[in-house]
Amino acid sequence: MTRDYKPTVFLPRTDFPMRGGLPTKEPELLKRWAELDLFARMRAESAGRPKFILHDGPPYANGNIHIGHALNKILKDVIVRSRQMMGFDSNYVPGWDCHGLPIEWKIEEKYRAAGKNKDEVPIVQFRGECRQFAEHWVGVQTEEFKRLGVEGDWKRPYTTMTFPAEAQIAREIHKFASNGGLYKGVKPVLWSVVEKTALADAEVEYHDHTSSTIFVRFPVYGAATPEIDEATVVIWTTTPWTMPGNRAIAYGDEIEYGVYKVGAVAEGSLAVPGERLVLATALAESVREQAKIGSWTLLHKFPGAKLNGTLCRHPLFGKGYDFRVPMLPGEFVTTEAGTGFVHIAPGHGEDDFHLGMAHGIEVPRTVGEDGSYYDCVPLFAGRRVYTDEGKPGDANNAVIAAIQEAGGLLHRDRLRHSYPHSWRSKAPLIFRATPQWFISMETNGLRATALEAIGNTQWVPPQGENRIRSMVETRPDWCISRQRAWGVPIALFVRKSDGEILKDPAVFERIAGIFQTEGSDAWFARPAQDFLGNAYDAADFEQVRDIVEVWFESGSTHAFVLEQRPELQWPASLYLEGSDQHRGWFHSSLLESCGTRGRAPYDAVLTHGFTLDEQGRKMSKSLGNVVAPQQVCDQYGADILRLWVVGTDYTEDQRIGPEIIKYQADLYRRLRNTLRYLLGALADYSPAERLEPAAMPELERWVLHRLVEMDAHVRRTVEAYDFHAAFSAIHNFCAVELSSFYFDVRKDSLYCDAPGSDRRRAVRTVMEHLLSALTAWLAPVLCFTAEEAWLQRPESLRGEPDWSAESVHLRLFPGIPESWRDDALAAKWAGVRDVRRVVTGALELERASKRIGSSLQANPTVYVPAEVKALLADVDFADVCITSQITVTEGTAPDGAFTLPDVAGVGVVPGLAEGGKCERCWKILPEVGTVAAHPTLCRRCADAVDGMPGF
RNA sequence: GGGCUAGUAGCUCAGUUGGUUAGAGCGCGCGCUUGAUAAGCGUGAGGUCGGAGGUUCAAAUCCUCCCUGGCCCA
Repeated sequence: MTRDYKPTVFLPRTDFPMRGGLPTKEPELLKRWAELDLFARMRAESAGRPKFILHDGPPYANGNIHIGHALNKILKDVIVRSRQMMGFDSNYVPGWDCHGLPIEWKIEEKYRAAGKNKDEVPIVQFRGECRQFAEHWVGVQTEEFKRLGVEGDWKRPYTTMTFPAEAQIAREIHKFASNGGLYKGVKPVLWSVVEKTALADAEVEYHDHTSSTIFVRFPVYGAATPEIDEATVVIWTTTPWTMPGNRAIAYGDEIEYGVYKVGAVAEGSLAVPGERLVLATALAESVREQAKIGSWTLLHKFPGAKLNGTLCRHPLFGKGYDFRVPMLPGEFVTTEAGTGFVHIAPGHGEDDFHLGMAHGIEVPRTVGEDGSYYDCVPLFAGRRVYTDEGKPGDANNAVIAAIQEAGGLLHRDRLRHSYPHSWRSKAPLIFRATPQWFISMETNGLRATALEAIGNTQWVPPQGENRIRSMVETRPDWCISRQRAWGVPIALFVRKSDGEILKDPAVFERIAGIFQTEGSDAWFARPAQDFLGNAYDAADFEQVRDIVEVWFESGSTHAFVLEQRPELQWPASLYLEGSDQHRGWFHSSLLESCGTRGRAPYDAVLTHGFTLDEQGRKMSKSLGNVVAPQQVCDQYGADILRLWVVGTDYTEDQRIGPEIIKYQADLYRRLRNTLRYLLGALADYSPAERLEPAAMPELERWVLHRLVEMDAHVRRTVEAYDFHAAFSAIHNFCAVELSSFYFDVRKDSLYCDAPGSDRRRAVRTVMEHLLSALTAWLAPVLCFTAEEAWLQRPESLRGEPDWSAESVHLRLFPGIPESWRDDALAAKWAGVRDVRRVVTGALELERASKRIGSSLQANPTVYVPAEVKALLADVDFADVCITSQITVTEGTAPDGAFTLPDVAGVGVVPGLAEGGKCERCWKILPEVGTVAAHPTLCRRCADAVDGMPGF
């Protein structure tokens, strides 16, 4: 009679499903963590350990999160979690940037839609609406970040708009005021004469506009090179009204210039025969034609660099404009239009301003709010650049006439070109010098301090250091003022009598104190006297109404978060953001902290690149290539997105799209199934089964050795933030060493050996270690799946020291004993696997010829050199090759034997296993049939079955 | 236009100070298994290393130029 032995086979059993169903499973786990109050438990668990503080760079609270946010937050989470599991107290407090123009903008839009003007709304009410708006998005983004599995202090995040934050930001400004780093200067901004206000870039539209253009001579006054003696340098401008503000001329170092002696001139030309004009070679001919010069002679040619040091005279010299105008090199000078010389009015242009600042030239203020020249402007006081209606005023013509009268005008014309306009009134704009607040890069040696701090910071990847260093080396003073409503005011008083900042610590204290309890709205809501106290009279002071730019606020997060929360520490262990933040948050935090505390607020800075689509293009709605994190979570699960984060080289730009996500999903399946197989193999496992390594077969000891190596590799790469290396190693380990080798070989033992056999106990002991290590190593990345697997661990283990944690996230990376390392064994087994490859290669040919199907049908003969024979002496090589039988023979393989080019001296001759097929383990062995009680089983299986109660 | 940076198989990445037929995993084709089964195993085919010059006995690796991207400035 035949018996059904299948129930005696120990097939894997587990409730851990093959497919994750992550989109529904993940929210369940989130709920579990919330009920567990996992974050608080983690904090309690790690209390007293050394701290690792990743300080969150605040995202802007004005919309749903996109893939860039997801990358950033997941990367942070992986780092925070892995440091926690490596033995740190790794607290993470998320934050938000809440002030600033984009939000102000949204609220203004709302008013516009309702036909109202922002200026009709009381400022405190307006700010209240901005606050509400930001609060709303903080809530939305919190939920979106949590859905990604990001763990942190979500109940107590920081924002830049809490009252204590606003108070501290004010204190930081006061520090710069007190130490003299803060000063009032002027800077050109785009200004609307019609609205009498400065405009932000976002408020500017470009339309065609017709401008008066002029070519103007600047007589050389002190030539640095003899070629230009007695010549005039010719500039071209489309804004003649800026000529009173001229203080320099820019040339291009690399541009070639020539000196031209005018010969004949046509009628109506303003050129004078015999005069010498300096022009860029590339533009000379065009100028000659426009100025109606019939002929001229080229006297000299030279590169712009030779002009360095030359002085000219202002064209209205002797008429109130007795300026010596230096010639300066400007990288922005081109030969696309004009003369190759750019007239520099530091109060009327960005380039002009920066060039002037760089050479210590003061910024003249010539034009007032209404677009008219100030009274102090010679010849032109009161003339208008634009009228209240935005029409051209009388300034241009007055200036042109004066220059012509002074003999400076070479030519005038008109030009239609793209020109900035106000998006509200549609009126043309001007660049106008306005009073602004600056933090000096030099006064307190801020630049030097910052550069030193850069050198003392670890930059990951190291290229980041160059990037920020070159910016800090060349940046101008930091303009921190904005003429806006939604932000922290630059809470200062300026004494009317002398224009000095009031630096009374008591007043500063009072301001910060009021902000602390009432928020910075108080600056606009309370009378100035409330802040000044009794020692001063508000009438003697001007209250500064500007707000501070948001980069100063976020640059101060270290002050109101790291320094003020006892669970954190200053400086941060790490700042981590996209590489654009070299100019942004890394930069402003560095300057703020160096200016107030003398060092960077971070020990290390890590940057990641930008996320592009599968073809490496920018994501955009119009291209239709946007990947939304919410959609990936709904379709695949957050763990897939998290796997993507560590699966790419984040230091460069990453790509994402349907194919790449599918690739990550495939990798995920392999990891998940490895966990599943381990859980299934450990069904009903108990600690009593454990075996010491010394009692284990070599194959098991080889796996333990690999665990030691993997442990070292994982710790080293995770420490270096090289998650890609860690994860490709883990994946390879699971796929190549476990699944396709170790698990495959040991299936027979696991399924068929008697439960009490040493071999099977060794297998299961090793699998316990594997499950422990893999769930821990995967937890920082696959935070959901690792937890799901952890919750399925064998019941009997839960009282054991390494297995008692209620959540995988309350664990540490397990300590893998160094004593498991066995390099000699590893070398030996590398050789064993080489020979195995020859065998499997030979079997493949047999299979192709239909002589065998399963490898258990084979009994190959393996010809090996003596040293290999010795290697295999104590190895059960049939098990290793998953054949029923195998013959290993020392000697040269016969002709026709199967060989592999890279495994020298090994040849395999196929053969068929002889005997009957064991009905239980499916091996073909001669012994089958020799056990009377179980005529269809091999001896091992017969013994195993006999040992089972009820069988 | 400037600063920083990238371009190795369909995809994600390795490739040590230049040195044998450029590697891995995944995917793909074929086969096996049907006791990890919407899984597992084996095996095979894929690359003129962005392009063009140059240095060298030897270049994916060094130099120059170009092309195509990205971030930040102008």
